[in-house]
Amino acid sequence: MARPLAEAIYAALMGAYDPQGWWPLLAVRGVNPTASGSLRGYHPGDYSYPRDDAQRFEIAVGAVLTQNTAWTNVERALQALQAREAIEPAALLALDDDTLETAIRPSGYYRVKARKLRELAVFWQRLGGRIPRRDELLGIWGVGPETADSIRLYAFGQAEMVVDAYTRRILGALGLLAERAGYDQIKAWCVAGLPCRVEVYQEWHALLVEHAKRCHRGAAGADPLLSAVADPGAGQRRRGGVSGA
DNA sequence: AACCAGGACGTGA
DNA sequence: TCACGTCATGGT
Repeated sequence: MARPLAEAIYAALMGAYDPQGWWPLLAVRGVNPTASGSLRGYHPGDYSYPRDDAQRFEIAVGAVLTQNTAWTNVERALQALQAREAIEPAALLALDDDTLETAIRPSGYYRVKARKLRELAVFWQRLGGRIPRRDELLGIWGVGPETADSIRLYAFGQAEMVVDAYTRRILGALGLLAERAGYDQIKAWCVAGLPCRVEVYQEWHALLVEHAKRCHRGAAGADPLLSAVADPGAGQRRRGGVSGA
């Protein structure tokens, strides 16, 4: 039985970029502000985060704020919220609309996202410290498939595959996805080809994002790193042709 | 100066 | 179901 393609892609990405240490946390940035790997709150190789409910909620808030938005913009919003000690459900709900919107303005869509954060905070209060099911998260106004899966995977350490625009772009460019493939289909493809381990799911998603940022900006050119992996014959053919068994 | 960022919702067909 | 418009700031 052949090794799943996703596993080969994972190995290539890991070999090229090393562990990414997602999800970034403000506390990690504060604890380890100068270490190169943790410079922005990332904690590569350390899977002991999040360590409390405050960090879990911070991840959920970040997951909402980063919807269709660059993470650098989200960081400003998170810092503004932290300055008001509002990365906590009750405190966030205690902010008036204008204060909340002003704090998260750098992350864009600030009116919609302000409402989304309130919905999230109310949900969190009713959750009572339990691990939310996926369908419960999807029931929150403002939480769709990717955000729900991100919260499950990174905030609660559940083996929930996250699919994002980068995943679709990279796998699509390699010709591995059906043209009409939806979120759940892409998710199923990834799940089928990777070991069901939280660390693997976290790194898979983070590595794809890193790879896309480096190699898939703008017009999709050839993927020098992954094309040989996705088409195993390509490398050998270029090298002069070795017939595989 | 367009174009894009670690999407989701509301609407009409 | 599904395509399309909307939401908005900041970096390239």
